[in-house]
Amino acid sequence: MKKKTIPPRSDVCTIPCFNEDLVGRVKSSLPDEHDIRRVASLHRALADPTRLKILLALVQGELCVCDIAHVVGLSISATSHQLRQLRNLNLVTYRPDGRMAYYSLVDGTQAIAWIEQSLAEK
Amino acid sequence: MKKKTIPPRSDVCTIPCFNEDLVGRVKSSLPDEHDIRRVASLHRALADPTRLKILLALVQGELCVCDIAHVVGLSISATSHQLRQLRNLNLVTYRPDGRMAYYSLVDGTQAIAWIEQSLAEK
DNA sequence: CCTATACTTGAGCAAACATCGAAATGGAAG
DNA sequence: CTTCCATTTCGATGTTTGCTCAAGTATAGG
Repeated sequence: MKKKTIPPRSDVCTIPCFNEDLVGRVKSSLPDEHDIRRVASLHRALADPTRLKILLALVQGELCVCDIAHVVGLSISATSHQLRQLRNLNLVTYRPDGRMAYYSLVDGTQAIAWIEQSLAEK
Repeated sequence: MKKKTIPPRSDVCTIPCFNEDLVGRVKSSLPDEHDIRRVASLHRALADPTRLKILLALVQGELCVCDIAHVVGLSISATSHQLRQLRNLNLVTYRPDGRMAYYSLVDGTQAIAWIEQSLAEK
């Protein structure tokens, strides 16, 4: 994607209110790009109603894929896709048992706390 | 959007591992759709590197739009669009002063805490 | 009044993304 | 072997995003 940096030139006269010192200081206070992206993808997992429901369902205890599918109202395949995303971000784990797979929350994950705080707000 | 509910029928014999009682209990433990969506959109705001940078920049104190634009490396217009999203979710406010607009974090917002917790993880 | 500045807004669009189904695959159980 | 639950790959589809451009608002200062 194009990442045009401001207008053509970033001189003071084209961009009057630019406070060079301040901008420099603030800029260098930011974490590096890679970490920021990590945070972004973690929160993107929580930006979807289906995944939120899955996480909230698992608060009640472990569930097999099929039951999760019924809870969220999706097909097994679609549910499995969503579960994979949550697995990749280390939000859930699963325990294979025979032909079934039981999913549960990774303990220590802060995601649930965030969700519950958001729900509590106003 | 199509929201096909499982296969055609949701009988026990088509979906063998379906534990009706459990699913029912878990399902009714979920918050209602509207609240879940609210949580989702709140987290969607944190799912983008640019917006994260803006929020982290404002931790240092209020900034005018132009300076924020320089910090994140975008045009004034693009920056303003992002700021609007953050405003709509009540994550930032602004204080008009003359022709300038100074943005700052809404206090009491938990977003910053979440971001910093995510950054600290692993 | 007029012009410049600082920012906001709406429209439009290309590109990125996400979701889901079909079908192939894995591995356990009978 | 076959059946069953689940995963994965592939791919079509549809949605969302994040941007730019151009126009609009509001304030400051000739």
